[in-house]
Amino acid sequence: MPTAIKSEVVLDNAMARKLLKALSEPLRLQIIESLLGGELCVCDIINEIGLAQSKISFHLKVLKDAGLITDRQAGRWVYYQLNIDSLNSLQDWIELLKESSQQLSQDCK
Amino acid sequence: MPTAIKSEVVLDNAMARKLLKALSEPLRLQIIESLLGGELCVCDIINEIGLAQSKISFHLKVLKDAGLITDRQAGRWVYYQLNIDSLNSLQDWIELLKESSQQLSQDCK
DNA sequence: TCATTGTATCAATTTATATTGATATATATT
DNA sequence: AATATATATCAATATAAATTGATACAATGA
Repeated sequence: MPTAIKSEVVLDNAMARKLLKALSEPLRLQIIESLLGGELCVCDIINEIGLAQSKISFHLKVLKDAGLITDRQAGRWVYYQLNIDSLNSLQDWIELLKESSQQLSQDCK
Repeated sequence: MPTAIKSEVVLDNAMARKLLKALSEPLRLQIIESLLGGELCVCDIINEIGLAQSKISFHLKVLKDAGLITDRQAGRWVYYQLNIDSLNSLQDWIELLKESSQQLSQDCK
């Protein structure tokens, strides 16, 4: 069986920070959670969350810029989808932090 | 061999967001990185990073409130240390997000 | 007890981020 | 072509967070 190609990517600190910040805002996390069940168009998200369209649109842009979601247009609708790989990358970035902590602590012995 | 007791904790979204936000700020991440090698007193951190004391102190407080670091006083020095468990908790929180995404996607089939 | 040092805190200011309401754009429908 | 709908963007404002410089406090040492 061939190894699956992972689109996952090693994050630099700047990109990791962008992800962390994007996730740290309440409404944006709510949007992420609304996308857990699969892709939704903006109008679905608006209905689910019940807030102003421009507000949702603003935060969708932040999430997209951070790589947490992707979009695809279909007619006049734009569908957004959670990008799981971004979460994997973030986990890996945290793992590296942890590892370098252990590594550096050992070096000092 | 007895199972080690993990002080690690399941994060709720509010706590996770606090952690994410704390990590997302450049200077705070720099402080975290300076602590990777082991505990440091505030004056060490100030020397390493080279910025105003009140600034460092402010950000240390944010990091501590988020649970990312712990402190201990010794004489007139306060030593800060990275709390690895907080990073484990954050990884687990992300893992749960990912899992609920897969779960919910399956439910829709 | 007085002076010094390390750290925390505070008020004022600056900077960054989010919200609001309005308008623009693109697609679809009639 | 005119209208309606979904979404994005923009300018103005509001809110939140960070920086600065000053001061307070607690521990040490003279």
